[in-house]
Amino acid sequence: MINVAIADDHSIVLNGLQKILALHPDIKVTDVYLNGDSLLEGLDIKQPDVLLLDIQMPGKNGIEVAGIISKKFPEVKMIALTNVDILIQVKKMLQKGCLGYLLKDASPEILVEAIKTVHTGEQFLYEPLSRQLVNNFFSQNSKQLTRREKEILQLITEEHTNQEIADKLFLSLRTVENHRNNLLQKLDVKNTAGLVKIAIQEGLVK
Amino acid sequence: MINVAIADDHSIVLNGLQKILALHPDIKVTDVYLNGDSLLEGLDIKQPDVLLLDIQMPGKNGIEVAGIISKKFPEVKMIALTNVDILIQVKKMLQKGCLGYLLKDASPEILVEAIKTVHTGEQFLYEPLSRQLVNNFFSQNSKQLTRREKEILQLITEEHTNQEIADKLFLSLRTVENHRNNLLQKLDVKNTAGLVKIAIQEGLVK
DNA sequence: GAAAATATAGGTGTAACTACCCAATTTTAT
DNA sequence: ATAAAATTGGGTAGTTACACCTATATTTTC
Repeated sequence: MINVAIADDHSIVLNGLQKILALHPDIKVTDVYLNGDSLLEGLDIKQPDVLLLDIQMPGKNGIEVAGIISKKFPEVKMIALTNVDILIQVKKMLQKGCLGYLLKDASPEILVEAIKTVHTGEQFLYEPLSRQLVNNFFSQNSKQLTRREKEILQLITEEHTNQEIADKLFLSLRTVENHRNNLLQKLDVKNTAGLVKIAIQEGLVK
Repeated sequence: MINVAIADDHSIVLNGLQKILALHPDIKVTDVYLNGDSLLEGLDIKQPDVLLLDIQMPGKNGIEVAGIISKKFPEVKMIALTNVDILIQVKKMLQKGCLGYLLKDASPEILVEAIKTVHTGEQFLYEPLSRQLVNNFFSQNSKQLTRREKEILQLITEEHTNQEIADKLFLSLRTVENHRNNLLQKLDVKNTAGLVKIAIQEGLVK
């Protein structure tokens, strides 16, 4: 019997997971939480074997919560849940100690398989994501932006010109131009449009 | 007693909605469908009072399906369901005859309220969305892009230069430049970065 | 403490974008 | 049929971005 807890701010998802898991005799949903804070409180009292953890939650989000839990309760196996497959978030969650990663469009079978897999201590990555992770691994080194580059990328996305960015950061125009060129090369895009697209999909800006 | 059908390709959501609605004695979930095609087949046999319709579905998506249903079965009250609040999609669904619009983070209470409201023939718009719609209404006229402008905006977002766009569309460079300038003015942004951001948030590109 | 990575900034040149004009033609809507 | 809107393209000019180099501090990392 695997004791499972769920944390998700969407009632619909919460109920859906409960209903699906209720059909399986060897899985028992012991607790549900609507946000990160109540989850942390609940874990102080009792810990499940497996925790399904939503990434986007009001208050403390899944990434913060996962970090806390993996330190405090390393025996709890976590599976990250999300409806968007933003690679950078997947990486962060895995880094914080999550054993599994699932998109919310997963089938009931996959869901159950994931729970059983992580319960044994093995890793479970949802197929479409694991493929992306592997692809990303090879181009990873070149995609690692520095602090300054991220800062400048953000300002570019906010429609500032190089000169404006230079003024704002107390830099020479040339310096900003160099950073911008490095960004174009690192991210393998042709112009501002490409930079903005990546900035958005990597979650650097809203 | 309100008969409700649900169409959503996410099993988790489907189960969640069923579980929530099962608690309400005056609502009965009569049918569930995992995609648009099976939904259309099912409706030929029997029609619910209210239909919860996901927008993103494989095969025929919600927008297409809504258009077909509102013509064939105008008595079925539709509520659009989505997890992203892209304004342009909200508009399209309402235009196709949906009476309600809900985000998937809605609470069980809101969900039930929406179903009961549209069942009476009234419109139900999830609060955060209705506010956006009103805000959008006033700036709508200036934001109405023409077919050509959309086409060019898309190519800009795909990192093409004006010259490349001109070649691709068999236009003069000047023409493309003019369209681009008009886009900057209409959308009230300063440069390419602004154009790309709007293109993405309006769902013009992935 | 040495090596690597990052941040800084300069030179030079070209290509691309942005800001204003104006006007003819075609399409769309009334 | 007529007016309005959209599409097309030209003129001129200034600004900004992009490409490709070199080079020196500074910070990180091992």
